[in-house]
Formats: sequence, C-alpha cells, structure tokens
Amino acid sequence: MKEASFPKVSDTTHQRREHILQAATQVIAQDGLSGFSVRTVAKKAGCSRGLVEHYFRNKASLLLASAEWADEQYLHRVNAAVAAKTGLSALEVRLRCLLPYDDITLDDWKVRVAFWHQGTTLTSLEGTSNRSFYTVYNAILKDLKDAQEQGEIAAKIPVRVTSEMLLLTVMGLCVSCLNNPQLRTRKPLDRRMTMFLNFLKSGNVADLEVGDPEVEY
Amino acid sequence: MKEASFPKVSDTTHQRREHILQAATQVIAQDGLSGFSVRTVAKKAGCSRGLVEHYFRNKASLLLASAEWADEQYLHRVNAAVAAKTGLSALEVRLRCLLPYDDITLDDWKVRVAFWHQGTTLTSLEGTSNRSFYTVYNAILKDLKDAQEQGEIAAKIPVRVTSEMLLLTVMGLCVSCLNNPQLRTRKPLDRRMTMFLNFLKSGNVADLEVGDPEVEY
DNA sequence: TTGACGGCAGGACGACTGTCTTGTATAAAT
DNA sequence: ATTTATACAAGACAGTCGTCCTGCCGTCAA
Repeated sequence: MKEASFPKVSDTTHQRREHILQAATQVIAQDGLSGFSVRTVAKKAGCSRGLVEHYFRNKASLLLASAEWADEQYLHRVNAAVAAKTGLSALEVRLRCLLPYDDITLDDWKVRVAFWHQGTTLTSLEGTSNRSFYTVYNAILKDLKDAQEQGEIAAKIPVRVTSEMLLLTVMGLCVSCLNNPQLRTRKPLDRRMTMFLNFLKSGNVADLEVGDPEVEY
Repeated sequence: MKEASFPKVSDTTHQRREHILQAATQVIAQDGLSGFSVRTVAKKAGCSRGLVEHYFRNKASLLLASAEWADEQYLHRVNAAVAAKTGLSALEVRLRCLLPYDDITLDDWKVRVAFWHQGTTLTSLEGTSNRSFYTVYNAILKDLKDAQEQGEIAAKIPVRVTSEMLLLTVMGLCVSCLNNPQLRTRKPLDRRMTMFLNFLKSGNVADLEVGDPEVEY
C-alpha cells in the first residue's frame, strides 16, 4: 500500500488550513459574501493568494469548506458546554449556545444567513445547512426525551413536534436579532429563554408570559 | 408654488420603475446577490443600463428600493387574501400567505434571506427588514386579540408573546424550507399549519401532534 | 424655429474579480 | 547528491463590476 508510506498530513498543514477557514468565516461575518474573495481571505489570514489556492481548489470549495468548518466550530462549543448534562439543563445550555449573547454567536448567525442565501443559488451548500439543522434537531429531541424519562416534563408532550417547534422558534428569534439590535441584549433573550423552558414544564400557553415585555412594538 | 405646476409623475414612468424593481427582485431570487448587478437587472427588465441608472441613483439605492418593493408586494397580497376576515380565520390566511406553497412565496423568502444577509453589512437595509417584521407581528397580534374577543381562543392566552412565538416559528419554518425541498410541499406545510391552529385553540402542547410526521429525520 | 430638457442608450474607464501560470525554497525519497 | 514533490508567493490575463459621461430622440416653452 502506497498510501501508508505517505507522510501523514502534518499538524502545521492542518492548522494553516483551519487558519484560512477561520479567516474566511470572519470575512463573511464582517463584510458579507460580497466582500468575500480569495484576496480578502488571504489578507485576513495574513498569507498570499497562492496559499489559499493551494489549500482550496477554487472559491466555491473554499466557501463550502467554510460552511462546514463554521458548523463544526459550533458543535465543538456546544458539546463542551453541555458536557455531562442531560434533560432540560442540557437543553437549556444547548439553546443558550445558539442565542446571540456575544459577538461570536452573532457572527455565527451572520455566517449562517450568508450560507442560507448562498444555498438558494449554489445547491452544493443546501446539504450542509440542512444537515446541520437536523443535527441540532436530533440533539434537542434527545434532550426532551431524557427530560421526559427523568420526569422533568409531562409524558404526554409530543417530543418530536415540540423539538422542531422549539428549534424553529429559536432560529426565527436569532435571525430577528440580526436586524434588531434592541433584541440581542441579555434581558430580552433571557426572558424568552425562560419563557420557552417554563412553557415546556407546564405545557400550557397560558404560562408563557414571564414578566413585562422589555420592548413595545 | 412651483411643484404644483410640475407635471404629475406619469403612469408610464411609475410603471417602468416598478417594472425594474420587479426585475431586480427576480434576479435576486434566481441568481442571488452575487448575480445582482445593474447590467443583469437591466437585461432582465429588457432595457438598458442607462435606464436603470436613470431611475436609481446607484446600485445601493436600487437594492434598498427592491427590498421595500418586495415588502409592499407581500402586504398587498396578504391584505387582498385576508379581505374582511377577522380572528383565527384571518390569522390562518395571513400565515398561509407566508408559507412557501408555490414558487412565488418561495422566491419571496429567497429575497428576504438575501436582504437579511445584505442587512448584516449594509445598515440601511436593517431598518426595512425590522419594520416589515413588526408590521406582520402587529397584524398577527390584532388577529389574536380579535380571536380572543370572539371567544375563539381562551382569554388567558398571552397574546403578545404568543404572536411573537408564532411569527418566529413560521419564519424558522420558511427558511428551513429553503434548503429542504421535502419540507416545502403541501402536506408537511399543512400539517404544521393545523398544528399551530389547534395549539392556539387548546392552548396545550399535548395537543400539538396532528397525525404522523411525513418525514423521519 | 429655436432652445431646453427629460427619457433613454451605450461607450469609456479604473477597480476588482477568479484562475492560470511561473517562480523559488524547503524537505523528503531515491 | 540528485531528483521529485510540496509549500508558498505573486505576475498575467480576461472578464465583470459600478459609475461617469456623451449622445440621440421626442416633447413642450418661448
């Protein structure tokens, strides 16, 4: 076998690749897809165009790799945060990892929306967005099932549709935060977070309201 | 007063402007923002670059006008569909107008996502997206209040947070449809629609489930 | 009849794009 | 020691971009 004798991909090589991908997602978050070019990514990464082209066949594959990398990064973060938690407490940190409490998660959502948009044109990106949706969905579903087994929530709650609705709502909330600076501050987000959890525990819409709304529309 | 003697904006002038705006949103829906240029819009509208530049100072203002136009178009459609309805039935058609049942509403969401993305960079677009969100929110809120007065839903349902959650969920659902072709067909959308409505009427999560899910994740 | 002017078309230009290509330096394989 | 392959840099090029600019044509004012 020839492959076995080939030198393993060195650490620095892998690191440089990741470095470029990080730069790429930063460019997208800061300047959008219109500011995303091989040159700007190279500049952000502090290297030459040649290097970027060396690691990525062309612009499209750089974009695809960036989408996958951004997704992985989120999964790493959430897995570290959830740690050994299960049930409702796991669900809570999982959702909190999504909410744009800081600039990092806000940039995450900017990047996600960028890829959603790009996915409407470039079909190769469709799969990535879709896969990451179902990854989060399944994680939430498992949390809810655990919560049910542990008796944290009622047994008659339909976990599948509830998981989906929860995720969809959080998605809607996060993209709303993108163009509403008022919304993406600690208090409004926390209020909605406790709303969701109380709602799950009681299972009744009447218990949705938690305190006064912080903004009047 | 000099303005009074000026000839009114002729119908053809106004129509040509709208024609260009329609072409612009079509370009965005079909080819995305990366395919959106003065030249491509002109070609789609069947006129010259000069004409586009004549009606719109520059590319940015064309983009902004397109965002506002797309928003108006949706409002016209939904107002015509809602007509004299009130309460839950009004709410239902309002939400159904959002769901991507056909290519028109699907393109609508493509365009919306495009502007969300653009809004993360171009702050002049932020306001438009935000305003249109609260327009829909207020409409839903009114429907829910009416439904409450008419006794269609329980009096103790907190209408404000419920309206918000409903809208956020639908937003999340619609963007999910963008990169999940399975989801944007009649049956899955209808199932979720009746879920939402049943949920409002009963007010209990336990009643969320409606039939079997059409897709297993 | 002359002149002004708005609707409209398209040329010109400099900036930027993705990609192809050639270059050099370093390290591994023979 | 010499070949081979890889890591990396940057020049060249053809194309597209937004915008400015000039010009044509029709209409209305004087």
